[in-house]
Amino acid sequence: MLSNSSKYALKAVLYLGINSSEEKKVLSKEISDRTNIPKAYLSKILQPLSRHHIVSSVRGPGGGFYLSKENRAVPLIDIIHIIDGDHRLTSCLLSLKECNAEHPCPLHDLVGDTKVRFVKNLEGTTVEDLVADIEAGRSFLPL
Amino acid sequence: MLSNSSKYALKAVLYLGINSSEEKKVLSKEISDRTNIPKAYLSKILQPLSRHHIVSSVRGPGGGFYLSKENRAVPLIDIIHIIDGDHRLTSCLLSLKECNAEHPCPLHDLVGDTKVRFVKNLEGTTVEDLVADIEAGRSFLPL
DNA sequence: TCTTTTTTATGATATTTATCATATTCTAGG
DNA sequence: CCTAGAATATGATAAATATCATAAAAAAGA
Ligand code: FES
Ligand code: FES
Repeated sequence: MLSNSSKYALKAVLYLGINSSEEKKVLSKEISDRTNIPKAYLSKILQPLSRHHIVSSVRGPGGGFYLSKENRAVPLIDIIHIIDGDHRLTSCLLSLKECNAEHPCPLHDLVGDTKVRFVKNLEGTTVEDLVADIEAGRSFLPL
Repeated sequence: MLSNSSKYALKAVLYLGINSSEEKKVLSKEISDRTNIPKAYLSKILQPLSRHHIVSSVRGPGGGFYLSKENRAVPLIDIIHIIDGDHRLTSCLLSLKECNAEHPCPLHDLVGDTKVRFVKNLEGTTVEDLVADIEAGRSFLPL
């Protein structure tokens, strides 16, 4: 459903959501240490996120990664699209060219509605929504 | 969500559900040709299915694969468990040790209920149920 | 301007998954 | 029994993912 890389991306972004701010930047090494994401792999994931303005970064001393106001308003689906592309989530479980209700594969009805709803949720939920959940103790970021 | 191997397994079993019977056995080559599953890969997938009595087989001239009455009553989840093991489907999206509502990860509520329902559906649906759907034109097996 | 700190970029290795190829065993029929 | 047709078992290769390592670029401070 989600690639390992997407999981890491989401974890890293959420970690930044909780622990960073414009004033308090965070080193990739800290993210790596705290989330158990391999350091170099994490770097490779943060790059496209940075390029696409999902996270903010400055280099040099005192630099690091952080989430700006705008970053926090990004819908989760954007993160997944950047890392996994936009086909993985919506593709047919049995690899029909297209997943739609007019020409459904045998599994479509077993999952269809639920998959669509998940995608909708990813579109309608932002990073700050999840950060709020975590900070309110409604959910827990795996560390 | 489902591995490629599971997709192939389901496709192959459904193909047999439609095209085989105790009297009309089907060669693995035919399955491979019709479903575009690579021949040797398919063989490797059919073996554990045969061992676990998901499909029936006889070797030698006139032999092949087919689905018995009992095979048709197998719930879909069994096929997936044999191929993917029983963790892949139920594991946490963000790789918490366990996915449960008491200690949910930030994504849990975006998908949780729906994932549980999908698994329930896989447990409650048998091969013959899906075959009936296909034969009634309610769904389509990718060929 | 030099050094240090950090991200960014690129390439190499390892692991997993998918695919291919070949040898072995079983079974029916002559 | 002998042969041929089939599944079964095992091992080898290829491709995709995940991981590691290193070099380059930018920014800050002395
Ligand atoms: S058509 Fe296969 S999951 Fe929708
Ligand atoms: S706890 Fe992560 S999906 Fe349920």
